[in-house]
Amino acid sequence: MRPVQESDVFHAIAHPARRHILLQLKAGELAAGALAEPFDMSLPAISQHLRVLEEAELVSVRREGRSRLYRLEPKPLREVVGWVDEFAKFFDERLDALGEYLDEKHGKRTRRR
Amino acid sequence: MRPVQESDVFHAIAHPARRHILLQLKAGELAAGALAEPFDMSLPAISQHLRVLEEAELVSVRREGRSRLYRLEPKPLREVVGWVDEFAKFFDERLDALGEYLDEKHGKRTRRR
DNA sequence: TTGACACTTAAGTTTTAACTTAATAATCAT
DNA sequence: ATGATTATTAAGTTAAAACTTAAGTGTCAA
Repeated sequence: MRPVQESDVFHAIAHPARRHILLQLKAGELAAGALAEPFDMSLPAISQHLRVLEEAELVSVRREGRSRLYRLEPKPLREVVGWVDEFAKFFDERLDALGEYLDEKHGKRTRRR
Repeated sequence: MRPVQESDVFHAIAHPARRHILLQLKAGELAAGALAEPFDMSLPAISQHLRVLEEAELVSVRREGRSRLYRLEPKPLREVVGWVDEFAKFFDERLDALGEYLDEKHGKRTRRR
């Protein structure tokens, strides 16, 4: 099918590092360096992840001295919410039966009374 | 960071074809062939996408004659819901101001009164 | 104006993903 | 048994993603 485009929100949140960055930004604006700290990854790598997030418009940046402060832009996440919401009724309807089915399938045998 | 593993739900829903397959399965069980039809893609390609969805436990399969019927398994989508819900409060708090900011940024100038 | 700081951009490598065609497997109908 | 149907698995190609190190760009402080 069509190639996954860079600006795709679903693609942007597919990577755990990028998801973690977004979580960090819940606390407020943060500099690139601060965002990079929890990761065992080079600064350029983080910079590139930030670029992906920026292109997906999940973050915005502003300069502050020599730092760049990143800010969370939650709007595009609505697309994700909208998509998963399509499945909302299935969470209610089938989930209990489903739970048992999956347990069975994976050999976590259900205690019989 | 750690490589994106195959079983990751976020990775599974990152591809538009896979998202579309899941939507198709909302209607009920469907054979691989039926699922493949809307796509301009070879059958093996779809089969591989189905494998990714299966590994993420977003679908289950059963044989029915020579068909394989795929069924939606919504459970793992809870992880996605859980994650985006972390940002719920930002949708309420900042979204109006944000909307204007983004419009400005992209030159969709706001009508001034 | 020089040097340290906080980054980004460039360039190149390695890994993973996404396809293709060809071959194989299971089921069914004759 | 043979052949058609429905699909998967194998094998190989191409493209995209995720990193690395090295070089470059502003900003600040002395």
